[in-house]
Amino acid sequence: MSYYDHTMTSKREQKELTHQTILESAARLVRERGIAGARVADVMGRARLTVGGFYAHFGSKAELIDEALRRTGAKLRDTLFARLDEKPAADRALVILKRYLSPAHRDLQTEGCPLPAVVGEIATTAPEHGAVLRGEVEALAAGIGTHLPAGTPLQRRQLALALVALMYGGLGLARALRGTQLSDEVLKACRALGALAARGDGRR
Amino acid sequence: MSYYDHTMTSKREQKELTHQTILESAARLVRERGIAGARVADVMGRARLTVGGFYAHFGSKAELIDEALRRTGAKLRDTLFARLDEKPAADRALVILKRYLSPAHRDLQTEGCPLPAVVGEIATTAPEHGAVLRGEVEALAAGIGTHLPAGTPLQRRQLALALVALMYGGLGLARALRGTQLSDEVLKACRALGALAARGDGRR
DNA sequence: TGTACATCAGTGAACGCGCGTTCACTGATGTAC
DNA sequence: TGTACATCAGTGAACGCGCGTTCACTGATGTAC
Repeated sequence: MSYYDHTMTSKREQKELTHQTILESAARLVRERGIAGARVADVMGRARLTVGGFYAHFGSKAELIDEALRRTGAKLRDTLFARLDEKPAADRALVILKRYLSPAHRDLQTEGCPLPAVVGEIATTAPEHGAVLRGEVEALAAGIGTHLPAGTPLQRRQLALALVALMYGGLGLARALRGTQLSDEVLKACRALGALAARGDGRR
Repeated sequence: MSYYDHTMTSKREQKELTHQTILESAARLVRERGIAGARVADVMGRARLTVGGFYAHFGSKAELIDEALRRTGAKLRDTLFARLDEKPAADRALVILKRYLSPAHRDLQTEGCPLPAVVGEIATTAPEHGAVLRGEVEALAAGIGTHLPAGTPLQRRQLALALVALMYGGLGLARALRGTQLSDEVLKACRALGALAARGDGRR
């Protein structure tokens, strides 16, 4: 034990660092190409490592994907809910909508929401990730619920869940339609619908 | 030519029949398992044929998928917009929402909307299907737009596009979360949000 | 401090398997006379 | 109508390739004395 204290980066510190690098690499690749598209060899390659070493860090690809999804979800929520206290309470939900349903979020795929790249696959090829998805949806909805203004036309949790679906659906379509005018239209339309429901004081 | 008139099913009639059978099989499998999950051998197997014969009917798997998606989209619209003239004009959009965002539609996956199974993959693995997706989204939005009541809070096309995203998003999440209570909640929440926006006469 | 051994993160090649696609073949249907 | 040949939808096996996973190895780091 005492040995580790005065080495700069010990062997196990180095391993933990590598572990994080692989995770980060996977998190990017999953968002860019989906679960099936994030090949283990590519993930390792982007982390400047070779395939063989992978199984010293993760038990299986599925394990990696789970960890990567959780990490990505947490990061997304950080970004989405950042600095909301600077905004008036009535606007906060709209700010979240605008951040999520923005062309920038659509285009910067390596950094954004993993749901569009992943939800379809979970339903079919990888049902074992279902629990992670449930957790992420709940966490996202809970976060949004917190920032919903009072006097909204739907109940808090219900509206939050519907907004998650609208956001996910809008971003997913917009990404699949990238490069077309329709893509921008979809984003804008979803923002408008979301705003309609997320504005405080019942009718405005 | 004259020969074909008095044979019950001529060779080429038979081939056309088989072609349709394969398409139908693919249409089901794609909705159930997505594009990658709809293996050529499985598609043929479900049509009671062997793999080898496939390429006498389609130039490639991508071609099959395109055709299957278009067919499925048209069928969905038929179902979604059926017998709407029996309903009062103000209710028609709500009926569409209810049909699409129903537990039955979520569960009967071989017969329903192909978007949830397919959109994520189009963005990543198979960008060549983008044009088909655009066509299907436009057709669906146009159909919904037709049935929107007057005096809706958003412009017709804009609301229709947002509803498509909400429907797709809600159904996609609900399918991925199948078997959980959250799945039903998402469907219900989306119906509520949709109803809020699709109700006629501005505010009610 | 120096030396001899142990550990283990990362390498690179191989293994199996599944998939899309190709291809030589066959037997029923169609054509020609 | 009957017979001999041609066509071609469908078969079944093979081909290549890409992927997740395994494994013998290596060399730098850590440990013991």
